[in-house]
Amino acid sequence: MRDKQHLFKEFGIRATKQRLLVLDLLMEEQMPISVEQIFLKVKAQDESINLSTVYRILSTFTEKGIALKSLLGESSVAYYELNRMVHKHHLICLSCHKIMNINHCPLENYEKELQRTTAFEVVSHKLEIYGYCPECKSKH
Amino acid sequence: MRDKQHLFKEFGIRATKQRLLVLDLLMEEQMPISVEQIFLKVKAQDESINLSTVYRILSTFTEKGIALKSLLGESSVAYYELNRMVHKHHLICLSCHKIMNINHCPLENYEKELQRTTAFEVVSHKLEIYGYCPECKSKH
DNA sequence: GTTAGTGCAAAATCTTTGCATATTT
DNA sequence: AAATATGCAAAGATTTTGCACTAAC
Repeated sequence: MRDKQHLFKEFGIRATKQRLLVLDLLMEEQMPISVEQIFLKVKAQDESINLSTVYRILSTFTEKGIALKSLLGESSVAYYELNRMVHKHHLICLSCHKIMNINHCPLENYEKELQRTTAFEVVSHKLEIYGYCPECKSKH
Repeated sequence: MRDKQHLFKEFGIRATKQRLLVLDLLMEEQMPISVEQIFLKVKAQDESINLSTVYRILSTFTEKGIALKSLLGESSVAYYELNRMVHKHHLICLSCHKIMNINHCPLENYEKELQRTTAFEVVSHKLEIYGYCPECKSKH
């Protein structure tokens, strides 16, 4: 508990019960999770928490670099995950919408090449791979 | 004009004035464009067109594979572009939000490898690269 | 003439904001 | 005590839908 308090202090934000709940949840989750899901899971721990608080917390976390925001698939709802400072990507199943991690990033060398050939200064990239997970594949 | 009529017929949808306007616009545009921008540009040609019609047309085009939908950056508004059947990606400038095309895709071999190592059947991927374009880079 | 598509208005969904109250420092 | 964060309710923004009317086939 002490270390989380400290983490918040480092980022210059107050250690509230609600922020601790959201942080704990993100630490448990291994995958990006939607705001709705975050809200429901946190609400199970603290009935009184409000959706707008969750939005504000996630937006603060994203600004501070504690969390990462992304938009997966065509769904237009925001997903968040803890910023583990490890560069990774996801495999997303088009059938069951399961998300799997890929730890290796195939783009490191490519970005350097791109930088040379286009004079564009590459800062980051977003890569998601879509397909069918082993279980769904066998159902087809 | 004849060929566009024919295109719509092939897809089993009617060749309406509104669809022709949206298709023409997407053919002119070299980059993904937001629904709002599409609506305004089309409205300049036909004052009476309605935003919901544009949404419906874009959604039909996407279902039929005539257009591609994507969400760029963190912005949560949908962008559309003509499906030119050429696999490509975009460079997006974090400063001026300009979008540039990359024609080469660095992931073809990687996808095959991934398929072997994860048993996930890869269908497609989404890759966008963020950074600073040459003009903005020199301003910093 | 029938079917599909459009315009309009209203609803639905997701996200943000103003303000009084409560909590943290 | 002062500053910050929360809850609630209301508003914003984006997208979708029901329905009567219109255009395409």
